[in-house]
Amino acid sequence: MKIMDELGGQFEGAELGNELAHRKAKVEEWRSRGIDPYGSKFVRTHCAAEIVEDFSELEGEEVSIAGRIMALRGHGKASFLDIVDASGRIQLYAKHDALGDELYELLGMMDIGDIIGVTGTVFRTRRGEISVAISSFRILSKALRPLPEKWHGLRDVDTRYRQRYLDLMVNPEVQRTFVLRTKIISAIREYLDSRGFLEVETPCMHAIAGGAAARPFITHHNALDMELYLRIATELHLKRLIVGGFEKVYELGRIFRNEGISTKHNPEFTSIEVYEAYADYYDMMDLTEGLVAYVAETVLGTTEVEYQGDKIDFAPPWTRITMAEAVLKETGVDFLNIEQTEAVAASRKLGLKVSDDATCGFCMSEAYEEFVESRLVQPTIVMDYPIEVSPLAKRRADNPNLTYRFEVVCAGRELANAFTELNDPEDQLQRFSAQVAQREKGDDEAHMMDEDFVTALEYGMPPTGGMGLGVDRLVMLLTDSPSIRDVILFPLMRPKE
RNA sequence: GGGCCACUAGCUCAGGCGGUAGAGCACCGGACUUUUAAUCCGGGUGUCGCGGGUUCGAGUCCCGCGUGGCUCACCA
Repeated sequence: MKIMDELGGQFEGAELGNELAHRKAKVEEWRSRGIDPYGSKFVRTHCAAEIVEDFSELEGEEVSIAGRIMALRGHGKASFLDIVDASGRIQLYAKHDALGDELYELLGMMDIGDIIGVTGTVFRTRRGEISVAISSFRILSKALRPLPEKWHGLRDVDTRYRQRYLDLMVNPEVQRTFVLRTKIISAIREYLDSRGFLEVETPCMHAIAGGAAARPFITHHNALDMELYLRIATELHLKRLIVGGFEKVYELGRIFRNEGISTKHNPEFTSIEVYEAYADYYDMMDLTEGLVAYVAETVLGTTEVEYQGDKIDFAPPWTRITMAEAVLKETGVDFLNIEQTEAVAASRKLGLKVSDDATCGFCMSEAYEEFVESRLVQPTIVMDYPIEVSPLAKRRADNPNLTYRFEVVCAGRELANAFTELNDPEDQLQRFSAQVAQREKGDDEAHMMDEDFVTALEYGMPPTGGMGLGVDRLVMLLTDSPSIRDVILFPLMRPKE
């Protein structure tokens, strides 16, 4: 532009033909005119969306707005600018007559990406677009780097995750997803708070990582000179609180698992765990159905969503089926009513790799994961998990090999996990011992012994129902996001180079 | 960790059998006082992910590495 022509000889960078250098030269030009291109506070009277929504009242009125320039259309002695704030986009109309020589010339130094504050009058253009005819403006921040392309946006997945600010800037649906995420989390709190649940915070750093079958991250505390684990679940601390007398608690927070990364797994993720004294897993079924349906209704206005082409309806009641029934249906094998050797043979016939001493319950669980889970699209409550894979759940009174445990499966994946909590300290000690034995056999995801937790149970924990739900996965379902990385603002990435 | 695929301009992408690197947007210069993917005239701005090799010559073929994606394995 004209300005740059005048600057041509003054700034080495301008001769490089490099956009970054050009823009840096403009920073110097602003400063040489006594203007800080990284301006100070700007008082806004309106946001972009308000001007559009309240146009009938605002037409002809003076407003002050601010935002990032996303498009520039110069027409000689007049220019159009599109600016974007958190509420949306609005067009600015800048006329030489209205701004005068000096301001209009300064406007010519603005680039796409710069942040600007303007004052002007609301009007509608000939073509019908609600706009602001500006009478003055201030540069609030200079963008040194060019924005990704306006039409195709930013597609490169690597860049989108690494430089999420760019993704948010140019891909509007990404902002929408993360706003929804926040609303979902608020709705979860609303639902539980309004039912008398107390939100608590338990430690992220554990001396013993328990409450789930997962490999933990290990860290070190210098002053105490001790190894610590980042928590893999909030379960054992929350149940200690039930022992302590809180009757309804929940914790919504970050969990860390040192495991593989996939479209459904991020090393750190958000879970909600809820515990209710004097309740059982049937209460947790009702609670989970109610919670998820409430959240969907609150943030989307409906319990029906489309997820990756599948129509899913979260309206209760959800299908309830025992794992044994579900497995029988899919595989024709009744794992509850056969001998251990038959179970192993049947599993192998199905193509599962199980060891000779695998129990009926373990075989059933394997068959479930292989043949049932991925096929369940509608939210489904799968009940009565085998005891071998449920070290913290209460044993069924009518079948000591099964527990009062269920998982909610939806879109082929686990969404929630719940049970009537095991509150018999002796049984708990035996379960931990069995886990430790597994661990010694090389299963580094088996539980560690948590003696203090057993001690807590020895003081007496009321019968309790507990439930844990993967918040990221719920957000994925409600925002139709194919990857967990699409619902985590800054997913873990390997550093570049 | 295995398999497959991708990596070329700021962004989105094209580059047949190895022969001086291309488009659109963005950007730079010029024109234009209600445009809106503004338009018109002029300009290509590049470590072809990185490092080797083959070749007279490599974006292209071969080997290794890096990052990412999909998938399998793993993963209540």
